Amino acid sequence: MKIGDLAKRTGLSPHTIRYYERIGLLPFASRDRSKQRDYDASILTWIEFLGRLRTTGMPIREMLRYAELRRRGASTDAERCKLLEAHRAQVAAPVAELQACLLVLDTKIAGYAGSTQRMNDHDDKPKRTRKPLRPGLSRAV
Amino acid sequence: MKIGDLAKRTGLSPHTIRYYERIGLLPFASRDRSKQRDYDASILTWIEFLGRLRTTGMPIREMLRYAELRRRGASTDAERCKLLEAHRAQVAAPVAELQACLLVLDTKIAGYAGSTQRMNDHDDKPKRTRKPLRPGLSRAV
DNA sequence: GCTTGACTTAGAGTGCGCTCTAAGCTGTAG
DNA sequence: CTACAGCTTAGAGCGCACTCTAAGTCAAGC
Repeated sequence: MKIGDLAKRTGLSPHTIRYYERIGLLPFASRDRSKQRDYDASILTWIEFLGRLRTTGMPIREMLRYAELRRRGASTDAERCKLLEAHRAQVAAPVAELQACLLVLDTKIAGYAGSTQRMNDHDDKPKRTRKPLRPGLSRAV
Repeated sequence: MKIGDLAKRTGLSPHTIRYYERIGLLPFASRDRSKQRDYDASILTWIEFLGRLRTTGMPIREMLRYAELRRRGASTDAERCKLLEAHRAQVAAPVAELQACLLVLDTKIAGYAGSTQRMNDHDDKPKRTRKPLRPGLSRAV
């Protein structure tokens, strides 16, 4: 697989893929006879995992640390585990905070909707019903 | 209230407060005889609200838009409401995604914890327990 | 042979949200 | 009077994570 194909599959740009390789986040890819990167499908799993770390806001230098532990093999399992646990904790807190902010936002929106509705009472547009919200998210935090 | 006091109360730095005023996120503060900013406690409410917008990742230019509508008075209520509703939607999605990522992270951690424990228990090298993993993995990245 | 287009590299540039600097002024304490 | 903290301004600088540029190579298709 060439870099362009990989880019399409992962949603990263070729630029970004090369950048990740440069900084060591992706392993040095084997090159074909014309020096172009040639990827094995197995890289997809790793990139996907990196994507999750990124989505959860892990800074690149920490991903690098994880990547290096991974290169060093199974003996680093415990440390990698610790790293992920720490990261998990660092994600959970903001998530909880965001949820709290969403509630405040909802209150504010309800306030605006209320006064707007009073203003427009007779041209009754079915205002977006701001649902009770929060189905099953007690899980997180 | 002087800028330093306000800084302490809000957790922003004086630099940041001045920066916010400069770009129009905070109203131009009245100055005392020696040209120093003198704040009224009412500013706290606004800053607190800005903090929530920031926490939820609203870019500054959108806060500016909101701030300007607010300056223009009650006639902009409907528009402000729309803005907040749009923002709410833009926050809710990432939150859901983060929660999904947390679940994946938990699975991964459980895997590491499991193999580490096996290592410690029987010292039988679990090599790479390349777990089945990948549940739904929806177009991430 | 020539064109095309995707690739190669090192390194510069971008956008965001601050964060700090420099140079100077003011009010109060000792 | 002097020292000092804390304020003023415009503008430069920073860290992050890309994102793009320039100049060049290569293989395939016409």
